[in-house]
Amino acid sequence: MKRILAPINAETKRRRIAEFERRCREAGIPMTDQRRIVVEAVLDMHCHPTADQVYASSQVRRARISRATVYRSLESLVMLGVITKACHPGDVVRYDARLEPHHHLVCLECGEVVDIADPSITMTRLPDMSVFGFEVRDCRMQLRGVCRRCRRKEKKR
Amino acid sequence: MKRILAPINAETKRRRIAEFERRCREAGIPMTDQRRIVVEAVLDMHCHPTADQVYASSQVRRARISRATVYRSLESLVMLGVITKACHPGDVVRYDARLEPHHHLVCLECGEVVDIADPSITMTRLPDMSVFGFEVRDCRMQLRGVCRRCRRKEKKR
DNA sequence: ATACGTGCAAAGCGTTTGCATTTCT
DNA sequence: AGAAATGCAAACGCTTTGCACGTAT
Repeated sequence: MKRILAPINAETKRRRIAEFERRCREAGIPMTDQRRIVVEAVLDMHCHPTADQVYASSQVRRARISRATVYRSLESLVMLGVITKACHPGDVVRYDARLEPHHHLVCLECGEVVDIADPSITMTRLPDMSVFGFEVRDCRMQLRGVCRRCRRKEKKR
Repeated sequence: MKRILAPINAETKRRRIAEFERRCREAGIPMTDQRRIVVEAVLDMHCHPTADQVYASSQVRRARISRATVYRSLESLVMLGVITKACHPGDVVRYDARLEPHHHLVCLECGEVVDIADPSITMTRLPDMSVFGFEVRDCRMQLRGVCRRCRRKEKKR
């Protein structure tokens, strides 16, 4: 059952925010309005937003936060392990709020990345890379190719 | 048999350069000294060089080429399908000269990416994603975690 | 009270681009 | 000869940083 992953639902969102608050307390990092704005925004946006997209989304909500703080907050979220940096082919940093195992369809033309679930390519156990002194924390399949929209464009030419 | 992939050997390099020249001819793109400099440099550098690293390497060889041309040549190599853009977590574009199937160990601390071969996680057939209108061209496993060097640093703290 | 976070604007850095000149086919 | 690539320098866009001020613990 391949499927494109739906946005993070309300319940998961609540749980993730609680998790974030817990980690802040553990790390002795103060909970500020701004950090809350950023976590909420990231969890609401599906598919690997850039820092600027997170900022734009916070502006739509009329939240009081500056662009610099968005960048700083995102970095602290990564440090706390609440989100990760997504591996993209482009030159802009993108973030991934989805921590559960999933895979990526990467379009080599437009750079778009889509989250998918496909048990047939999901590993039940993380491969052991200790031979290389490497500790594996997660494992994603990157399926690179051309998306529907870009294939249409190619045909027109 | 997991193993870290060795640099591209002399024979493969010759073959890849010939391939590049053929594709240039087909596409009606002139073969210039500069483009030759860039292909050679990329094939000699293992592990996902940035445009600037390619430029630096060309300077070491005392080749006559400007930084802008390195950027432009790399893009044309990607367009011709001679190399691909690597999917990295960072904010700098990195290129991948290795076209044969392989996988990546990505360090979430330092961003380093290592090419590995591991038949146990190599798929003999590309998964079918046509349900999504997506045409898969290649498929890589991304094993994300912490490398030996960064684990040492963490322990010290 | 103090350490840390924030906002603003400026700096930094990788990358792209306009234009005159050179080089390839 | 004509089209395309190159080099240079300036422009551009994303990200980081220094500093004065505000806020959480």
